[in-house]
Amino acid sequence: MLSHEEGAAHRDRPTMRDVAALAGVGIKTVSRVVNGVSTVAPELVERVHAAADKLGYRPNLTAANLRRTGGRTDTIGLLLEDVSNPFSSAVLRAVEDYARERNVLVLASSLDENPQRERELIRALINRRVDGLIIMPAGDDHRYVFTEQQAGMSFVFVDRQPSPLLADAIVSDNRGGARAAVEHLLRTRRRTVGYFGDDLGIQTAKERFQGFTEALVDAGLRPDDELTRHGLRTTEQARHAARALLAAHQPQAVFTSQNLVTIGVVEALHELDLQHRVAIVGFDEIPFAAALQPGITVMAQDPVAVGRHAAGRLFDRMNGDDSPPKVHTIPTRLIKRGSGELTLPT
Amino acid sequence: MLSHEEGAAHRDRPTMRDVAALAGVGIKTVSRVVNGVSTVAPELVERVHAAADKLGYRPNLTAANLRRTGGRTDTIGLLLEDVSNPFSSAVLRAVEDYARERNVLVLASSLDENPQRERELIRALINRRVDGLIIMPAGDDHRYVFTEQQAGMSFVFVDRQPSPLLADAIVSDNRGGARAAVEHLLRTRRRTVGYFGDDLGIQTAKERFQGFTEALVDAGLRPDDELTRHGLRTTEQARHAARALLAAHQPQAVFTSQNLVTIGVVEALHELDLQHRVAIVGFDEIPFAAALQPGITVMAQDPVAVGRHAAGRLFDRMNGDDSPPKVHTIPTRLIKRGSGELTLPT
DNA sequence: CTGAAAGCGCTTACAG
DNA sequence: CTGAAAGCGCTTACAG
Repeated sequence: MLSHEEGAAHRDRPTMRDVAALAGVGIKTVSRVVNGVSTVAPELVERVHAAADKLGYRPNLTAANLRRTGGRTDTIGLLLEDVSNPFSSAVLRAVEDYARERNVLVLASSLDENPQRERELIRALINRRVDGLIIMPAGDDHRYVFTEQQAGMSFVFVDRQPSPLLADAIVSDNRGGARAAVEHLLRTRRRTVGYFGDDLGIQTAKERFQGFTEALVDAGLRPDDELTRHGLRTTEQARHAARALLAAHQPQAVFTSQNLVTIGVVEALHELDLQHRVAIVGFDEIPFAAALQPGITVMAQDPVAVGRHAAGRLFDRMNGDDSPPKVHTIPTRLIKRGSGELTLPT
Repeated sequence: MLSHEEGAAHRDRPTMRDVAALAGVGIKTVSRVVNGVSTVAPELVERVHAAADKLGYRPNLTAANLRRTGGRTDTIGLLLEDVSNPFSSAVLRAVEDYARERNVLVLASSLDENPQRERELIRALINRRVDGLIIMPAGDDHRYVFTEQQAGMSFVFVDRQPSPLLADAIVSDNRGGARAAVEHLLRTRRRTVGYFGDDLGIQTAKERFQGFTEALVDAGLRPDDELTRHGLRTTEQARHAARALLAAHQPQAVFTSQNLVTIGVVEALHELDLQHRVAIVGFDEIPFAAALQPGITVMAQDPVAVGRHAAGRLFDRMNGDDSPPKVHTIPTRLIKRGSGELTLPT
């Protein structure tokens, strides 16, 4: 057995050469057996398998790919907002399932809305020669995509699109969904609608606020700055903002632009015992929405569809599809559970 | 520029040779610059950087590691029950954060309690030469660990331990936590306690049921088969089981052994309007527990601590620590929110 | 300070 | 059907 350094990560791991020596064949015959090439004499196949088992041989995929034509690593990169966020982790799971059927593994990382981290991680993934990248982007500058595409890297964006459109993007219908959610709220003849949302610098937050505004304008209303809070990033921030706003001005209804914000605002409504008076529809599904009283009406996204479509596009691109980049919009779905259908006290 | 096959994943990507040629230096000088070795003339450093930028050069980390002493890939594998489950994804996030500080990326996959998938994925990860593996195991047969450890692979188990103990394990205090949870329930002088839990074949479910039983026995009670349901894997299964059981026999209190089960049982309690009569404590934290009425008392695990400790042990092992494997138990914490402290109607 | 040669573990291209 | 030589993109070990 070839001897490496002491304490090395893979010290003394047997190589094809070791297997070949023990089986009494050439290294190329071991290679054929390992790769399942059929033109090897059955007796040699047997001997190679015996030797490999005895030594605990494991083929080194990274070495194989170095010379192999096309040079795939059978690994893709997936950059998410936060792998522990329900939306992100559902996307991850869908991508993983699609990739696994094709014997591809997923390197997943969290960006936390940090553009610098986006660049560092993309570089780290490219240096490891992943076969493709799916990105829920934190930054706005995606010029690097162009250079890397030239070098053969495939990209697909999820949740937000790069601008200008340099790569495929799979996004939720943020504007249309938000608009439909607010239209739904207005159907109960409520006229004052509060808004709690994430940082407007985030593309999805901006689109959802646009949809919110459009629905109000269509109804002859307009957003009231006193009933509007942007920049909410956590449940706690949302809860505090909602407590303050609800105590000062009491809107008849509330629209929230993402899951963590919805949770915080709902908590505040319960703390102030307003949950049966102030209607609410949240964008994005939240856990436990049905167990609350009233149940929380949401405009649900479909993260599994987002992930599956993204993986599908990425694998198409990896397999040579070079049609112009397109944006694929995944519809959202209103789930009525009570909080958005409260009847106005007369 | 070296020319590869058409349609290759990394077609025409420039190599060190290309950079060296353009900069008019030897390949080794490029290597020195790329790796930040300081003994290079400033002028050459400049020329190499200029050439690399112009060509869009990206060092190939997998090729570098092939020859590099120790041969690390700066990648670890993490096998979880399901990356989209809140507990698993919190562990993933903690591992990711620990790894990132050390410039290591994480290959994450879901096992879905499938032992065959565990073996396949471990093989796939070893073939990619990850530097170490963190495993939330699905199977019970971990003999492969021994062979692979001999070959230099580092292992750490999370959530469940291998048996016999071949590798470090970071686990929650399942038995003690469950026991304390039930003791807490019994403090309100309730005497009949139902149990809803996962498949008893799962180590953690078994330990939690043990803790449940111990608490009852200590109080001079014993588990009642009619009030006990095992094998619940999803929220829906738990909800249906709870509806049926609560309609037939009405226990004064209920203990649930994991988060999805807790959610289903709580939903059933609300549907039957029993949430203020039947006390409940769930093992593992659930989202929104505070917004419900009553709030849901839980025995919370600490997935972030589990992940952080696991990553810490793994990196110690990867750095040569060869002390005997140990089990590290992470304490659980009772969070009182109302459902576990209901006073008995007199 | 710099670079030519050998090698990492495998596959390709080729000859027998 | 089988294997020796060359090469993948880098680093190591060495000589200048």
